Amino acid sequence: MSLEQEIKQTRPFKSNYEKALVNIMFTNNWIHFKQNKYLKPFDISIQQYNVLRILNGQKDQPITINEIIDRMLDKMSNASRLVDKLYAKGYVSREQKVGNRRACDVTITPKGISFLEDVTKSIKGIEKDMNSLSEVEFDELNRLLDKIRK
Amino acid sequence: MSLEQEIKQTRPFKSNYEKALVNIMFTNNWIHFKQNKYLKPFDISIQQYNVLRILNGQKDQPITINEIIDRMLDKMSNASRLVDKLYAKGYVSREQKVGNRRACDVTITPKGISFLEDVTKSIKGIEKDMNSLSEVEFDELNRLLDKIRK
DNA sequence: TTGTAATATATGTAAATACATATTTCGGAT
DNA sequence: ATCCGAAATATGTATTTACATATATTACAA
Repeated sequence: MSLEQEIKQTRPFKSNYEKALVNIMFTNNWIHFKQNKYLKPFDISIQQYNVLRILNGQKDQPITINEIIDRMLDKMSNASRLVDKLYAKGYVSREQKVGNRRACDVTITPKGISFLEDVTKSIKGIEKDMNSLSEVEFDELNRLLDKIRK
Repeated sequence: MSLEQEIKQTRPFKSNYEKALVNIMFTNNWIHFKQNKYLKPFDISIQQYNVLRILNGQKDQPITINEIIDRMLDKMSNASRLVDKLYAKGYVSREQKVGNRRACDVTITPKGISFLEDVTKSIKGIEKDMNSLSEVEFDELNRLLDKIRK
């Protein structure tokens, strides 16, 4: 369905620029809603899921809170409290970094890895809801989004 | 800058699909951050701003809470409390609908209209930060985003 | 060494979000 | 008329977000 129909907008957008702005936000909410739906049974928030994925990408290589923030999509979030939550669930370990008592080393635990595998398996469902673009189109979409941020 | 660099991702994405998912979310956060920056001086949240724009689009035609939800980007939000906030600031009026005492008519006030004009003038600044795509490219981006949601 | 700024993280908090649930009113069916 | 389910909005509340600020540690200059 076209964006205009989805948000019941009667008059057309002033420009493609303006529509694109709204379109990105609307599509993001659309994705967010789906992700939430798939994550809900696992009792984990999207932000926590993303942090866990970052840690998983590091394999057994520890990473500091600051490095997590660097890699996060939403830089504003409170990484240390997100790590708290994951720690409470036993999905990550956290210990003082040797040689720098300010920083701390965060690593995903085996429990975290296996949990993430389960979630990832389930969340593949989104892919089925989003298979309308060809590989070439996805590529073009990525090019445009990269370019929009200059 | 490429997405991979922005989020310091060392290994490449598994697919263009997966990158697109992350790219939409990242770009949305990027826009969100900018919008917040421009809205901050006006002491209004993005959601409130969007509701005000919906009401403005109606001109003097009143609209119910349910119709606002229909037109919102984020359907999950609490439209009635957003309207509360705008009402408290004097930007909207709200009265019981004639013929249906459940529903209520919400309209933007002259104060709301003039406030929105000020905000819109300021928020044009984002446009300057986002002028890297041509009209044709914005059009193509819109086509792809519309299509991704089937 | 001592003071000062920078770094890394943690904490406090007001507001917003995501839901669940309640309240009021309306539209039929019986 | 009255009962019942649906509709429209309001309210409750746990969690998350967006910041500001605090704490602790380090680096470095004088």
